[in-house]
Amino acid sequence: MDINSENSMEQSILDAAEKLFLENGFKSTSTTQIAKEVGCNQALVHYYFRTKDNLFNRIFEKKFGDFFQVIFDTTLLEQLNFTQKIRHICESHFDLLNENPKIPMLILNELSRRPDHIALLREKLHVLPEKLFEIMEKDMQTEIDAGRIRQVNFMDIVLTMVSLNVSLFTLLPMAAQVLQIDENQQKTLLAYRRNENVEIILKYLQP
Amino acid sequence: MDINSENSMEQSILDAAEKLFLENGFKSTSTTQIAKEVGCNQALVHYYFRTKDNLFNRIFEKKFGDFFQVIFDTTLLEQLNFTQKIRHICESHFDLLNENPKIPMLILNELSRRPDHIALLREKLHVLPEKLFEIMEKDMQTEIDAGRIRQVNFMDIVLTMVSLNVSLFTLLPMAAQVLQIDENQQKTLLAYRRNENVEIILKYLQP
DNA sequence: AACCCGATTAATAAGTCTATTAAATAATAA
DNA sequence: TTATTATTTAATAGACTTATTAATCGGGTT
Repeated sequence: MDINSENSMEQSILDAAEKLFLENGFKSTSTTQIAKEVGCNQALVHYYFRTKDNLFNRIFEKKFGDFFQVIFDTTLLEQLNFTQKIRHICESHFDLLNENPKIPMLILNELSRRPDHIALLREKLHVLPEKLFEIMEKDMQTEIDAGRIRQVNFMDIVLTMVSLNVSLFTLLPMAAQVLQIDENQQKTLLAYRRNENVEIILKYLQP
Repeated sequence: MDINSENSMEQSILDAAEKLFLENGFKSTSTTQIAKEVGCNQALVHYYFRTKDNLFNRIFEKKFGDFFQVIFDTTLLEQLNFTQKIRHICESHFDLLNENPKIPMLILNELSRRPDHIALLREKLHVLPEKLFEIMEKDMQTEIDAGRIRQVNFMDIVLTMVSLNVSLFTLLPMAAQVLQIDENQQKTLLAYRRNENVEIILKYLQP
């Protein structure tokens, strides 16, 4: 049944660890908990990954890499006009977060508390976004010259977009609990804001 | 020298604990660390506050209360016109965060990981913002009727404002490290974004 | 069968953490 | 002064953590 049954336990541990790390963070997750979640002996976690740090880094780097890979993917971008490009980038970013709603908090926490991970991020961010920035900055200059948008840096758009999108998945769950908003209302609100965030950025760009 | 020297040790512990909790969060801060920071015996932390939870809650509730008190203060608001009101609310919010840049992460973390604190937040948020919402929603209706702004909920503005401002203090330190932006550049960028965030909201409101 | 070897477990060392207790010290009152 | 009370410390119990070690299990090979 399993193509690689040798890997199944290793993968189970990775899955359980990912779940728990995302839920409770690095410090609050113990290898004992992970083992219990998997249903195996605690020593097995160390047998496969030696240390808790190794296990965490393995997951973190994977998630992290996939995450930025998707964000900075430009393959579908070329054929769109400027407004469509903005919409596509912003909505792709939203959708990615929607599929990984707990990633931002993990990244924010572990990156602020464990500066050694910064190197990893710097590495990713030095190579990946170059293409995207190149395309967008060229495009924006054309729009600016034609008087169709204001004089703004693409970096400002990125910051605005990330702020608006990420906050939806960090602040909203909290707000929902406080204001007693149920699951369905939350989904409706998210769908509404997915579009609204694009509008905010487009309005912001108007001359 | 001290008016209440009896309190000075208690206060020292509170100060050290606040610093460490803000820096490292609840779980990653030990009473032993707090004592070391103060320069006293570890048992003393428990003598004054009995449990680490008590100590944390004391700090959390205080910080928390002050925080929302300031945000929802409406005393200076009455005499301003609509645009000025928006600007005042947004810039006050920014300034408050600027003085307490680590509060958002603490609140986000502890609130998402310890749902018992939600009750506290709900309590605060049920009483405090009523006045503000009352003023603003009335004002906005006037503006909408006069065709000066679009049909938007004040809640949308609040969400946008909080997203933009909070993210500056959560995402930017990370981004600064990655992009090797120094202190001065960061300050410049913050000052720039303080105003830009207001502009984003005002543009968003344009019909 | 005996053997091998990777996977798994039980046991445990060594360390940290919270919280308590009893003893020591400082401050105050009689 | 002495008695009383408050503050501070040293010591430690008990729970939990990470990581290691040696023993066991089970399937495949010879």
